[in-house]
This record gives sequence, C-alpha cells and structure tokens, in this order.
Amino acid sequence: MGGSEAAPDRPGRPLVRKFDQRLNKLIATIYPDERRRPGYSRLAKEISEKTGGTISGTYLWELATGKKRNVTLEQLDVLAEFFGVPPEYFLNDEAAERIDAQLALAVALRDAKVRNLALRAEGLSPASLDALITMVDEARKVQNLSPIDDDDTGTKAPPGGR
Amino acid sequence: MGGSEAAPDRPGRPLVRKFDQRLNKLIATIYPDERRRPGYSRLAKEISEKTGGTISGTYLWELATGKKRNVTLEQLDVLAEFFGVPPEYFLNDEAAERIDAQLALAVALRDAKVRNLALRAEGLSPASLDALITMVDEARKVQNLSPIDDDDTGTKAPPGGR
DNA sequence: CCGCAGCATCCGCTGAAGTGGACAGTGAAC
DNA sequence: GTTCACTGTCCACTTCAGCGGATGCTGCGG
Repeated sequence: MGGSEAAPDRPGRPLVRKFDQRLNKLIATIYPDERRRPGYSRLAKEISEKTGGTISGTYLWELATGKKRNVTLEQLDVLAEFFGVPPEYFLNDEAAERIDAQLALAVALRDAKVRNLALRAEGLSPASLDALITMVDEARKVQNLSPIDDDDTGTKAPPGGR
Repeated sequence: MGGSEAAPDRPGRPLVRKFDQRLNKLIATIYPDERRRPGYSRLAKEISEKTGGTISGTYLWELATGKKRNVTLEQLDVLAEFFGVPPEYFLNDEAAERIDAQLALAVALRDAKVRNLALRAEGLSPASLDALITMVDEARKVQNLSPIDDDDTGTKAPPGGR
C-alpha cells in the first residue's frame, strides 16, 4: 500500500477544511472499540432515530472521507445533537479542543464508574444481577450503543490515552 | 391586501430558527443609519470584495426576510468574516448576545472622536463619569437619537429586544 | 461448499441552496 | 414634468447538498 495519500486538495474557506477530521474524531470517541463500530449505514439509522432528523449512510461516508464538506446548518445541528456536542465544535478550533477534552474526560469517568459499579456488584445474588443487566441493556438502547450479545469477551478498553 | 402576513412560518431545527433576526441585527449594527444603509445588492458586492467569497444580493434578501434559512458552512463563513463576528454568532444564543455587546462597542469606537473621548475618559472619577453620561444623554435628546437604555457589561441584555 | 448479512464505495437522481437578471416603486437632481 | 440612481421583490436558471440503490468484498453459520 503506497501509503502516501494524494495531496488532499483543500479548497474553500478555512471553516470547512477540517470537517472530516472532526467528524471522525467524534465517531472514534463514541465508539472506542473499532471492531464493534457500526458502519455508516447503521450509524445513519441510529442518528435518524435518536435525533428525529434525517441523514443517509452515503452522505455520512462522503463527509467522513472528505468528499463533501459544505454542510448545511440543518445537518450540522443533527450531527451535533447526536454526538452530544455544541455545533460550534465543527467550526472553532479552540472549542473543538476544549470539547474534546471534556469528551475524553467523560469517557474516562464513565470507565471509572463502570469499574466502581463492578466492584459494588460483587456478591449480589444472581437474580439481582439479572435485573441489573436488563436495566443496563435498556440504558444502552437509549444511548444508541451496540447491544452486548452474551457475556463480555474480556477485551478491556485500551487505556491508551491517545 | 388585507392578508396580514405575520410570518409565523418557522419550521426546521432550532438552530436555523433565528437566522434572519441575527442577520438583520448585524446589518443594523454595522449600518446604524437606516437611510444611508446600502441595499442588498450593493451590500452583497461589498461582502464579495472584502471577503473574497461570493454572495448574491437576492440571496441576502432571502436570508434577511427568512425565505431561506438553511445556509451552508461556506456562506456562513463568508458572512461571519464580513461582519467581523465568529461563526458561532449565528448558532448560539448566548454567544450572540455577548458578541452583540462587543460589536456595539466596536462600532462606536469606529468613530475616531468617540475613541478619543473614551481614551480621555479613562481614569476619571465615577462621579465625573456620571455627570458626563448625563450630558451625553442630553445631547442625544437634542439630536433626536435613540436613547441608550443602560450600559452594563456582563449581564445579559433583556430578551425580546428588537 | 453456499447463502446471508454487513461493510465501504460508487453512480445517478431529486430537491434545495445560491445566482443573474428583470420588474416596479421612490426620492433627488435637472 | 423626465431622468437617473437606487431600492425591494420576484422568477427562471445553474449548481451542488443529500439520498436511494447497486456493486463487489469479507466474514460467519449451515
């Protein structure tokens, strides 16, 4: 694979220049596990279901790969709402970095709480654990996370702080 | 003729809802004198010349009157650059209010004599400044200028303002 | 082995973003 | 009065944001 990407011609205003990077970063932040990351079509469907707006898998791909960049405000709003960031994330560099930090922190906190939850769950009766598992699954649905099939394979989340 | 069009037609995402108001406010801020304000065509030409981007007078009118609202990022950038505001101005309410205050000050300071006055006023005692403010208000009355409600920085401006 | 399911990628189309030019109205200079 | 420069408003047109659907590929269960 001759890795050298063709010099990406980056015409247009500076605002639009980094759109693909931002979008990919958001996707990677929400789905840290690359194997379980849904494809663009599925992702588009989840976005539509959660936000009530419409977006197509094809268009998501075009945005993520940089083939299209000049989004309209309506789509920007849909994307921002789904990923849980203010729309300025896509516009301003400083805002993007700051929000990135918040996102990373939120993910880290989530992990810590998950560990905490696991510690506290130890010793509960199987019936109680089953009830909790059901509740967690419902919560995952609400937060548009991929459902966990059976038992966790033990793949730990990479602590690589990036 | 009797058809009173109050323009209650406001569909779409919340992001896009107030675009016309924001744009009109910006124009009114940059050109405070209504009589000397250039038309949309001329304004469009100035925008194109200053920012290097392209925008048409017709489109400006459509945006200002609310006939079109779903702008693309490229146009958003052009408008923001011309009016001297960050693009978030069109997206976020708080940012808009905050920037409005700065903008009014900047426009006031565009007048060299006003700037001079402000420089000289620095360091005066609050009592002296109050006296000067009263005098300026009286002068405004004499010259039939719209009165300034109150000038406090930091707190948000009263909503529903026009 | 074969289907099936999901993936990235592309192609062609619809509709809306965005433009150019025409029209009528207004106030100032003549 | 007429003319001019300018305006707001509209409409026909071009361009591209955005979408549906077809393609070939890979992995998985039968």
